[in-house]
Amino acid sequence: MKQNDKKLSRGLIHYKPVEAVFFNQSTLELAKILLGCLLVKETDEGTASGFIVETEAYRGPLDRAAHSFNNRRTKRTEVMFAEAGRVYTYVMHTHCLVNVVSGEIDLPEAVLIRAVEPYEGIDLMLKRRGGTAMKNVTSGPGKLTKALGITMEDYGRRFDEPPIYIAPGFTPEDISTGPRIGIPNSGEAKDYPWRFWVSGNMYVSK
DNA sequence: TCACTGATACGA
DNA sequence: CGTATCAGTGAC
Repeated sequence: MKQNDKKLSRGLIHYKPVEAVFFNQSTLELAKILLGCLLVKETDEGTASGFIVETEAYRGPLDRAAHSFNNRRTKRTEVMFAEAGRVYTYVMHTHCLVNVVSGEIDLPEAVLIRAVEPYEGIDLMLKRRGGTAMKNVTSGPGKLTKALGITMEDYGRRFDEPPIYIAPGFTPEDISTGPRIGIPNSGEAKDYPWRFWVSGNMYVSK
C-alpha cells in the first residue's frame, strides 16, 4: 500500500470507537473535544478515515441558524431529538452534510463536522473525489462526506460502532474559534463564536 | 464574481 | 408553486 501522503504521521496505529458516554457533554464542549478525533467510515469499497479539524455547534431551541430552531420537529430533524451520539445527515443542494447529535433527549442540538485531515484510505478518498488536489479532498463539509462515503443511509446510526464511528486521535496544540459560516440570515445567531478549528491546519475549510 | 445544481422544508 | 438553506464546482 502506497503511503503517498506526508500527513499520515500521527503515530496512530490501532483505534476503536469511543464509549457512548463520550457524547454526554455540552454541545460546545463536544464541538471542541471532537477536534483531533478520528472519523471512520467502513464500506464495501474499504475503510476511509480522517482527523476532525473543524466543527460548528448548533444549539436547537435558542439558535436561529439551526434546523431545529424553536424545536422545529420534522422527519429531517427528528434524530436531533434523540440521545447524543446519533448520526444526523442531511442534504444541502447536491451535497450530504454530517452532524453528531448532542444534548439530552428532546434537546435538539448537534455538532456539524466541517473538515477532516485524511488519514486512512487516501487512495479511495481521492478516487471518490475525482482526483481533485489532495488539499481539497476533505476541506469542507460536503467534500468530506463524499470522500468518506457518508450518505443518507447513515442517518440515525450511532457514532460508537461500525460502519461509522468516532475514535480517539491526536490532541490539537491550539484551537481557534470564530463565527460560523454560511448563515447570513440568522439574526444575532450569526455572530456566535461557535465554529472551532485546529489552528493552522491546512485541511480547515476556506 | 457568478451561475448552476436540484434535496428538503416552509409559506403563499 | 416560489423561495431559502449549516456548498461546491466550473466558467468567466
